Amino acid sequence: MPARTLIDRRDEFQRALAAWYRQHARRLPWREAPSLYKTVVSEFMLQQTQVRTVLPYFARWLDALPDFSALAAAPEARVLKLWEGLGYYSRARNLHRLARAVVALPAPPRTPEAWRELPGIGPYTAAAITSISFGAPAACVDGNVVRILARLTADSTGFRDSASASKAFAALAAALLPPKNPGDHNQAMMELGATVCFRQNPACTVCPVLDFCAARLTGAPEDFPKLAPKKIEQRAVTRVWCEHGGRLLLHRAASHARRLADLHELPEPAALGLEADALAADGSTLLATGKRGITRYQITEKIHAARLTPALQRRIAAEPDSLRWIPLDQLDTVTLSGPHRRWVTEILAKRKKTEPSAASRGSAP
DNA sequence: AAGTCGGGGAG
DNA sequence: CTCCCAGACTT
Repeated sequence: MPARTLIDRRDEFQRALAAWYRQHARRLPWREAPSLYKTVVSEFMLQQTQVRTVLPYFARWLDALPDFSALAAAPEARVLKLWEGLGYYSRARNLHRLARAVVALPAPPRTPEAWRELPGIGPYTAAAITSISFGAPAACVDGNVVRILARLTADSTGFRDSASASKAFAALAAALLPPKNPGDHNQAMMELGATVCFRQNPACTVCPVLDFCAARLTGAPEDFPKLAPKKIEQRAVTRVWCEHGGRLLLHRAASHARRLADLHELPEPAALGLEADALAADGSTLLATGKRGITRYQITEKIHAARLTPALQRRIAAEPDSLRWIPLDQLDTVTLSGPHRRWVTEILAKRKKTEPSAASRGSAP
C-alpha cells in the first residue's frame, strides 16, 4: 500500500519537500513582494500556460494595471490588448469581471468556496489563491500534482482526461497538506513537478522525496500517470488578405462570440460572401500558409490576396461592426489573435523587404 | 462526462 | 515535428 505508507510518513514528507523548496524555489515575479492581486493575476495567466510564457506578460500587465482598482477601471479593449498572444482569451475577460466584482465587495473573499463564486475560478485556482494569500487549508491539484502523486503511489489507473485524474487525487493531496504554510506546500509540489519530476526524463537523482516514491521502485516513473492520449484532428481554413488605400481588412468577432470575442483576425471568405474555392480558382496570390494548434485541432490556414470588388465593398459597408478597415500603420491599436498577429507582421515584413517602395507608398514625403 | 477554448514553447 | 502545460466553462 504505497498510498498508506506515504500518508503514514506525511510529516517527514512535508519536511523534506519544504526544506527543498526553501533552497530551490525559483525567483518568480509574483513571489517578490507577494500580494493578493499578483497571486490572482499570475494564477489566471498560468492556467494551461507555462511559467516561461507568462513572465513577459505578467511584467507588462503589472506595469499597466498595478492593482484591482486599475484593472476594474480599465476598458475591456485595453485588457484584451495586454492579453494579446497569451491565448484562451476568456481568461482575460473573466479576470476583468473578477476585478470588478472584488472592488465592489467590502473586502476580498478569504475562502475557496467564496472564490469559486467568482468568474474564472475553478477548484485549482480557488485553492491556489486562498492557500497562498490567506493560508487557507486547501490543496492544489494541477497537472504537476497529479503527476507527482501518481508517481509517489505508482498509481496505474488509466485516466480518461486530466479532470478525472485531478478528482481522483484530490483526497490524497488534501491528506498531505500541512496545517502550517499550506501555500508554500502547494507551491513546492508544483515547483517539484515543474523543475524535477518532469513528464519525461524526471530528474530522480536530485529529487528530495525520492525516498517516498513508489514509481522509482518500478524503474519507469515516466509511466505514471496513465492518461488517455487525445487524437488530433486536422482542419484547413482559408483567409483573405484584402488591402486598399493603405488599409487592411480585418474581421472582429462579436462580443458574445464563443471564440475570440472582440478579437481581430484576417477574415474567412464566408464572412465576405466569397467562396473559398472561387478565391483559389481566381488565381489569387497565396501570400502565406500558417499553422496553429489548439487542444485537439491542428489548423492550417492559407492566406489568399483578394481584390476589393464592388460586391465586396457593399458587403463590408453592410457589416461595419465585424468588418473593419485598419490602417497598416495602426495595426498595433487593435487586438489580433496570436497567430494572426504573427502572420500579418511576417507578410508585411516580407513585402517591405522585396518592395521597399510599396510599403512607403502614400506616406512618403 | 465530453467537448471547447481557435496557444505557445521546448525538445 | 511532438508533447506538455499552475484549468475553466459550456452543453
